[in-house]
Amino acid sequence: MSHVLSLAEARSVRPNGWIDTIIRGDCVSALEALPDQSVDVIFADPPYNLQLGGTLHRPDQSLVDAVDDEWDQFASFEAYDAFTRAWLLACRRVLKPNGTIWVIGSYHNIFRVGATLQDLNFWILNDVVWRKTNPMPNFKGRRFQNAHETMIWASRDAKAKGYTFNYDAMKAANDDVQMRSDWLFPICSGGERLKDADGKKVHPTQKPEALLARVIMASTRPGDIVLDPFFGSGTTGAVAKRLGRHFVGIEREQDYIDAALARINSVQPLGSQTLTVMSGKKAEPRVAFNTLIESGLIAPGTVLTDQKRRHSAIVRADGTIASGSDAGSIHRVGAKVQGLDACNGWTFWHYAEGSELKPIDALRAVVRSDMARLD
Amino acid sequence: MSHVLSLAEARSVRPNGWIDTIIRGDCVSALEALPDQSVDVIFADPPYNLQLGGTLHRPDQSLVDAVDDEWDQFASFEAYDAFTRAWLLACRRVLKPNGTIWVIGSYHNIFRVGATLQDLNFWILNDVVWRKTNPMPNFKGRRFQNAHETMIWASRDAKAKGYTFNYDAMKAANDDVQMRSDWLFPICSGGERLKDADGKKVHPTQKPEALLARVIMASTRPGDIVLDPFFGSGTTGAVAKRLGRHFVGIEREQDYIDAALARINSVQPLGSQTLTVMSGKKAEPRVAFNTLIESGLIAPGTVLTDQKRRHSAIVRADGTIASGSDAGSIHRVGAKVQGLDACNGWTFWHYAEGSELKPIDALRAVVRSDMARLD
DNA sequence: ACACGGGCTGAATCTAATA
DNA sequence: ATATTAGATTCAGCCCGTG
Repeated sequence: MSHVLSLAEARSVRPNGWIDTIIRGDCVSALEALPDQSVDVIFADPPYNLQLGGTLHRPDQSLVDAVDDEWDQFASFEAYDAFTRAWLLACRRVLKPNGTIWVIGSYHNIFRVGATLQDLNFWILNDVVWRKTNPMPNFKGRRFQNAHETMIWASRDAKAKGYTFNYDAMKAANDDVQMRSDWLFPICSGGERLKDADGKKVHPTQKPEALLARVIMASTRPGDIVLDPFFGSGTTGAVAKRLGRHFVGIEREQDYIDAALARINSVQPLGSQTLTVMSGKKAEPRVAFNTLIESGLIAPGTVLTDQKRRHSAIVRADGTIASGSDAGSIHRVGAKVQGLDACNGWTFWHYAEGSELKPIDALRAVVRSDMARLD
Repeated sequence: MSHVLSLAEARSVRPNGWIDTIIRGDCVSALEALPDQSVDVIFADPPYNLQLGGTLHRPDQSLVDAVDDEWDQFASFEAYDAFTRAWLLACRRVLKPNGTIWVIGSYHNIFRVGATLQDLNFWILNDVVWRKTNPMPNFKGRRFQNAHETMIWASRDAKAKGYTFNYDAMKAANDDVQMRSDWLFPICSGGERLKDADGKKVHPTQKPEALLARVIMASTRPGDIVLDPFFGSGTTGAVAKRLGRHFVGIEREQDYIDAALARINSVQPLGSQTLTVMSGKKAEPRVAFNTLIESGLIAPGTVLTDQKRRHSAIVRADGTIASGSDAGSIHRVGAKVQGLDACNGWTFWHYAEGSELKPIDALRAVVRSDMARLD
C-alpha cells in the first residue's frame, strides 16, 4: 500500500520512508523533506499559466470547460518565472548527479521553463513533441489547431554523461529504427480518465499513461525512483508502479491525493519479464492534397479533369482547386461540378501524364509510402 | 530583377525602394533603414547557438559537417539573449500593427527566443512543429533522434486581432479538416539545395521551400511584404516571389547574398489565378435578412422552423421574426427559443419547399449570386 | 447481437463590424 | 474609446439509447 505523508511526517520518517508515498504540501517546501541526490528521474507537469480570458463556446454553443483553477493563476511572467526557478532549483538538489528531468508544457509556459532550465545549468538532451491524435479543435478558426504539447528532457548538467537512456529498447519498440523526438498518443479519455461520483473529471489535465510509460521506459531502469512534484491524479505513480519503478509524489490538494492513492493501490505491477515498451498504434496516414503541391508532385496551375474530361479545374497554390466560379477542396469542387453532395476528389480528379489520364490518388500513394513509417 | 543595397544605400533610396531587395549588413542596423510599421510578416531563422563541442563522426567514421560557423558562436546565454532581444525589438518596430512574426529554432535556442518574444509583449498564436521526414540520426545512441524543429508564430501584441490567417485555405488544402500545429516536410536536399562550384552546400541550414510556402500561404495575402532578417540563401525571398508576395532580406555575408540573388532572379512568379486565396463565409458580403423579404424571396407571414420542427417563427414585414412572445432578429429569436446566448439564424431557421425543409441560408446565397452579377 | 446516430468532451491564451 | 449586434465556428472518440 502507498501512503500519504504530511510534510512534518515526511521530514521525520525513517530513511527512505518517503519512497512510494505522496507528500502533501507545497512543491518547494515538500522537496525539503527529501535527501540530496536521491531520485533518478523527475517528471514534472507544472501549471501552464494559460492566461485565458472570458469564456469559449463551441459552434454548437456548448461551453468549453476551461482550465481556470486557482493553481494555474499567476500575476505576471515574472511571478511565473520566480515560481519555475524555485521548484526547479529544489528539484535539482534532490536529483542524482546522473539523473534526468522531464518537464511538460505548452507554448504558454514551455519557453520560460526551457530558458530557466538552461539558466540553472541543466543540459537539454531533447525536446520531445507529444502529438495528440485527438486534440481539441480551434473553434473560432483564427489559429492552427493546437495539436501538440512539448516535453523537455534534460540532464543535471552538461558533464553528466552517465544518465540512463534505454536506446536499444526504444529502437526495438519502434520497428528497429531510432525513436524520434515526436510521439503520437491520444489524450487521456474514456475508461482511463478518473471521474468522481458525479461523473466529473477528477483532474482537469490528467496525462495519458502511455505517455508516461514511454518516458519511464526510456529514461529509467527497474527499481529507479521517479519523482513527480506536481502529482495531480497520480499518473506518474501509477505507471511507475506498474513498470516496477518507485515513485514519490508531491501534491497540495487533498482531493487529488485521495484519487491518486486509490488509483495507485489498485495497480498491479507487471512481472519483470513483461516490462517491455509498447509502441503506438499505427494507422494509414492521412495525406492532404496540399502535400502533393508542397512536395512538388503537382504544380500550382496544373489542370485537373475527371476521367472523361467533362469537368476541369485548376490547382491553386494554397492547395485548393478552382473550376469556373467554384473553388475549394478537391472534394468540394468535385461534388459541386457534378451537382452532388459529396465526392472523393482523390479518385475523381485526374492529371495528364503524356496522353494518359491518371487519378491524383496515384500521387498520394507515392507520398504515403514515404510517410508510412512516420505514422 | 532583385537588387542588393548597402546599408547607406538602403537608407537613402526612394520610398519603398527597399522592397524586393537584399540589404547587406548587420540585422539590427540594417533594420533601421526600414520605415516604422511597414512589413506584414517576418520570417526569422536566427543563429541557433548550437554550442557543439569537438567533432562528430558517423558509425562509418565519416565526419559530420557540423554548423560551426562564426555567426553561430555566442559567449553565453546572456549574450545570446541580448542579441535576440535586440533584433526582435528592431523587428517589432518595422512590423505593421496587425503583422505577425515567425521564428524557427531548435531546443538550443527556441526556449530563449520564445521567452524573449513574450517579454517583449509579442503574443504567441501557435507553436508549430516541423517534423522532418528524413532527419539526421543520433549517431551515438544517447538521445532520441532529433527529428523536428519548432516555429513560433506570434502577433505584435495580444490586442492585435486583425492578423492574417487564411483559415479556409489551410482547411481546404488539408482535406477539409483544420490544419494542425505539426507539419511534416523533408529537409532541404537534392536539387533544391544550393551548391557552389565545388559541390559544397552554400548555406549550412537552408530551409525547405515547402515549409516557407506553407508559412506564407497561411499568414499573408498576395502583395504582402515578407521580411527575413537572416536571409541566408534566400529561401524566403524565392518562395515569396513565386507566390506573388514581396520580400525584404537582410544578410551580412556576401557569398550568401550572391547565391540568393541568382536564385531569386531565376524564380518565375505564379499567375494571379493560381494565387487566389480560398476564402470562407467571413469574406462574403453581408446580407440582411430584410433583403430576402424586399427581393420577394421570402414573404411576410412565412413560417420558419428549425431542422427538426421543434421551434417555429413567423416572418414579419420589417425583417424581424416572432415566435410566441419573442420577437427580433433571426439570430436573437433563434437563440431565445433554444435558451442559448447566441445562434446563427441563417443556418438555424428553415423554410418549407414542397415537403422539404431548406435553410434560409440557401436564399441568402441566391441574393449573393445576384449581387455578384452587378459588380 | 450489432449498427447507427446523437450527445458530450478535451491544458484554449479563439470574431468582426457597427453604433 | 466601449457597447451592441451580426453571425461564423469543431475533430476524434467515447458513451448511450434506439432500432
